[in-house]
This record gives sequence, C-alpha cells and structure tokens, in this order.
Amino acid sequence: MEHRLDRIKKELHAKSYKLTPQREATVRVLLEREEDHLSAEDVYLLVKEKAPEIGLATVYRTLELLTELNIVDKINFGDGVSRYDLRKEGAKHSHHHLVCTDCGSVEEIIEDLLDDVEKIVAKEWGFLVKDHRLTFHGICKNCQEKDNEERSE
Amino acid sequence: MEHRLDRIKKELHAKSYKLTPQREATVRVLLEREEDHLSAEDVYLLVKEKAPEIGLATVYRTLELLTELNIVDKINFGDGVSRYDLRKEGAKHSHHHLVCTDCGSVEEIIEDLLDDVEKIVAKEWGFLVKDHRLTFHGICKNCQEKDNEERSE
DNA sequence: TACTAAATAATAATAATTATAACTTAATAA
DNA sequence: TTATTAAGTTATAATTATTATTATTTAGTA
Repeated sequence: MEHRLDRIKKELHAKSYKLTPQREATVRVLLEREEDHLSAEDVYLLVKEKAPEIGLATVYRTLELLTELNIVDKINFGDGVSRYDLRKEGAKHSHHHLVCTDCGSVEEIIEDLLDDVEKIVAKEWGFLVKDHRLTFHGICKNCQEKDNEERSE
Repeated sequence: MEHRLDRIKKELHAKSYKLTPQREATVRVLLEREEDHLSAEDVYLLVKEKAPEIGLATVYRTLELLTELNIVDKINFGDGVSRYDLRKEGAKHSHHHLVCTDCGSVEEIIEDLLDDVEKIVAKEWGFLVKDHRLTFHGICKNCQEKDNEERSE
C-alpha cells in the first residue's frame, strides 16, 4: 500500500503536481476501498474521517486530476453519479465490469478480454485504441442461483 | 421510417402505453437523427420544432420510457450528459462506439464483436449477460491522418 | 359521447458538479 | 533569510442535468 502510494506520489511529481495532505488522504481512501466503486460523495465522506477539514470541491478536483493521470478511471453505470475506480498498477486499460441488474452488485474483470476485438477495430476502422470501457449488464451467479431455488420451491 | 415508427407504436401498445403526439414527435426526431448521439436537451430542442408546446420533462419521461422498452440506449461518454441512441431494429444488444479523444467524433460499430467475450464471461464468471456497453477511446482515422500530415510538413 | 387512467405542461425542487473569491501554504529567487 | 510568485485550499455561490409535484388535458375505450 505504501509502495503504491509512493508510485502515485512520483507520478504526481513527474508532472509537477504536489502531493498535498488532502490529496494523500484521498488516494489512501481509494487504495483502502479498492474493490468498491465510490462516488465523489462517498470518497468525500471517507476522506473526511482522515482529514475533517477537507472540502468537497477539493475531492472533486483531486479525482479529476487522478483521472487525467490515468491513476483512476471515472466510470458511469447509468445511475446519475460518476464513480472512481483505481486502475491496477501498470495497467494500460480500464478493467471490465459485470453489473447485476437484479441485486446491483458490481464484479470486476481484471484480465483484458478485448485484445482481439481491438485488433479488429484497428484493422477495419483504422481507429487507434487508447483505452476502452466495457460493462456487461445481466444477472450475476448468486441471483441466478436464488432464482432457481425459488422456482423449485 | 414510417414502418419503424409503426413498430415502435405497436411496442408501446403491447405494454399498454399510449402513443401521444408528444411521444410520436420524439420518436420521429430520434429516427431522423439516428446517426447522432443526442442529449435530452438536444432532443428537446429538435422536438420543439415539431411540437412547440412540449415540455422538457415530457421529453425526459419519454426517453426514460423508450430506454425501459429497449428502443433506445441511454449512453454516457464521460461528459456530464446522458445521450440517447436508437437501437437497430431487432438488435438484442447496444452497439459499440469509437470516441475520438482528439476531435470528439463518435463512430458506431453495428456488428456485435463480443460474442466470444460473452461466452468467456458466462463460462468463467457464471454471469448471464443481457446487454453490454463497449466504448473505445482513441484517435480516429481522420485525426491520425491529419497528425501524419502535420508531422511531415 | 362520456368516462377514466394515463399523460402532459409548468413549474419547483433536488442532486451532482463546477466556478469564484479570499485565504493559506509551499516553492523559488534575490 | 525574506520577498515574491504560484499552487492549492476552503467556503460558498452558481450552474447544469434531472426528477417530483400538481393541476389540467387527452388517448383509448365502453
């Protein structure tokens, strides 16, 4: 965790941004809650526990900055809010998501399943892919099992 | 065009929704501007030309309804607005998009490139895919060519 | 034609995000 | 070190997108 914080620190410095205490607190929250998909508001409330004097606008600015540097991905699952998702260290691309329309859970797929598709897009459309966003909507394993149980009762 | 409008009319009736003149005007705008990716505001302004008395909230409600019926897809390219995209007739899935980060253009890919990926997701994660959203961010053909010209000058 | 649930217009309200201004802190140069 | 400048911050105002409310109208139907 400290290691990854250091890396992010260096990335900021490389672009001559400072790692202020507020920014550090924000990054720490993101690292601690890596498996979640926090909204700006969520992040704000969690950061406030570490640094109660922080303002909401600062959190927004920090998340914006981290998005620009590709440290986090700003994603949107269709509800009104943007969510911020830490990118795996060294990953070139945003990872994929499985959103269950039944229970609302979000699973992550870290492996990149789109290599072949990107090749097709490059070849057929002449498009130079820099990043992608892939989300599947459907029914997760758990909900399917629940459905089956209910039906057999 | 009339044919597709009729189909949509029937789909509404099948779920016992009424086809009001406002809804018809909204659907007409979507059909006419199928290649675009209009925001609710855009749709509102265009519908107003046909039906000046329409209210913004009605457009929102209509788009919401059409989204529910899978007649349009509500998509989000990362700017603050939701955009509404008519689904091809009979298509089960949302189509894919190529967003150019240079000029902002949006191309559509109608073919479904994710069959194989969906099979993997079903097998490995036990996830029952109902729909997907796939967007590539990168540089479009045009912008790449422009870049090359500039560099060789 | 009259009825009734559904739909609408015209706001008002809310939620998410961004901009502004005054102040603080940190970095840099003399 | 001190003076100067730039970057970052808080607090708050403003904006933008969207949703809720309420009184009124209308589409589909008996």
